[in-house]
Amino acid sequence: MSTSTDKVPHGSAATASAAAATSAPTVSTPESASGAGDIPGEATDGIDRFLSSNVAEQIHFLTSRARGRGISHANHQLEGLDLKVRQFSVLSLAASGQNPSQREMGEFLALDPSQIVALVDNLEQRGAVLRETDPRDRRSKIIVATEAGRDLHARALRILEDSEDYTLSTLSPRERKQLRSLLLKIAF
Amino acid sequence: MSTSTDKVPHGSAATASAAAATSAPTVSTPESASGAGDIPGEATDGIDRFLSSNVAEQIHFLTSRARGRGISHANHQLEGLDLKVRQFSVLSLAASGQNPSQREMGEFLALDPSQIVALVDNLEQRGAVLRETDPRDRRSKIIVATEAGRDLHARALRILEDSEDYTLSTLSPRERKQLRSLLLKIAF
DNA sequence: CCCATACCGTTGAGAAAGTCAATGATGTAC
DNA sequence: GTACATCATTGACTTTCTCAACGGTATGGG
Repeated sequence: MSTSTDKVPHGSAATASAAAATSAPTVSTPESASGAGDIPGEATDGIDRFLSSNVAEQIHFLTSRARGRGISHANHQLEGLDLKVRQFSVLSLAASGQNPSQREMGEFLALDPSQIVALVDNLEQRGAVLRETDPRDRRSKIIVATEAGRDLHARALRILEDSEDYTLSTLSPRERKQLRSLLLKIAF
Repeated sequence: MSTSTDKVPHGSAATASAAAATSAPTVSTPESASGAGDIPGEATDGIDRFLSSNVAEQIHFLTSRARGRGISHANHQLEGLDLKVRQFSVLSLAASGQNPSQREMGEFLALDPSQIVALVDNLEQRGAVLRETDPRDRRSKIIVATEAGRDLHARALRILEDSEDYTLSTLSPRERKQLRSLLLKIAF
């Protein structure tokens, strides 16, 4: 259902985590080279066989792939609102009631200040947020969501909750909580 | 130690996972607005206060931030080898002994075929991999690592293991295993 | 055998995202 | 008041992403 444009074919739970303790210092030499015509009828096509590769153990690979899949789906679902998760994150901070400055947004979202400028520009032009000069420091701008902005945020949030539910569909509620907790620990 | 160019300041374990069950359908309205001059000596600057925001619950935000931090550090550590995690992932598949085609690489790494071309071009030019036409399908090219390529891969792998150890330093061995397992489940 | 169709790698172009340096306005410390 | 730091902004540049097209190759049906 939905869009499903992604390339990932089936689901494949992937056993993983088994054998191969922590490190395999010596690179495995290609044992029998080709390994081609050996088993005739065997379908050797699945990409799951690369799960035994070193890269599949890499946290970078895992986070990248998980992120790519999730964001791709989420952005697709948000198309109706003409919004992207990137803009949502800024809007969400603006609607948080925490009165964030652009600098703080950039630091929290790990985005360059110049990127924040562009994102706030966009949201400001569509009337979702306002730039208010901080009276205590006239250099910084406090970004606050407008009525329309909060409305947009609420609608996007609902969509994103559904999207996350899809992205995390293979995880139990307990696992989802664990994942969030673990990611939070390494994200800061 | 090492480079540490990133923007993230301290460590801040972040308690998280506490309260706020699963969903808060209604968007929280800014209760007392400013909350500024209330407590005089209190430093209200920390960005940790945004952890209560909706965006901090988003799996997209968490994976993006975790990924950004990890990859940034890893790329920095790999500078000595003039390599990036992106290239490493291709090299790793080439050195896996699984004889991957470019199409398979792209599918597994969730990269566009055109990006694989560029990455393989790069690795081929520096003599790390070879393009071998698949005798069973002359359209596809099997990418195999050369001796020098396997050597480069081994060295990069050691560096990346250290980098991961740094990135995951706030997690116990058990938690690291959990995280990998959970990410793997949602990455495919 | 010939043909239509699908697939693989490659190229090219353009959008999106990330990185970095410089600047004007403002704040802070001396 | 002067020197220095900080914030938002702009601009340039690189990297990454996305998409469409094209030649060479495979596959299946007539």
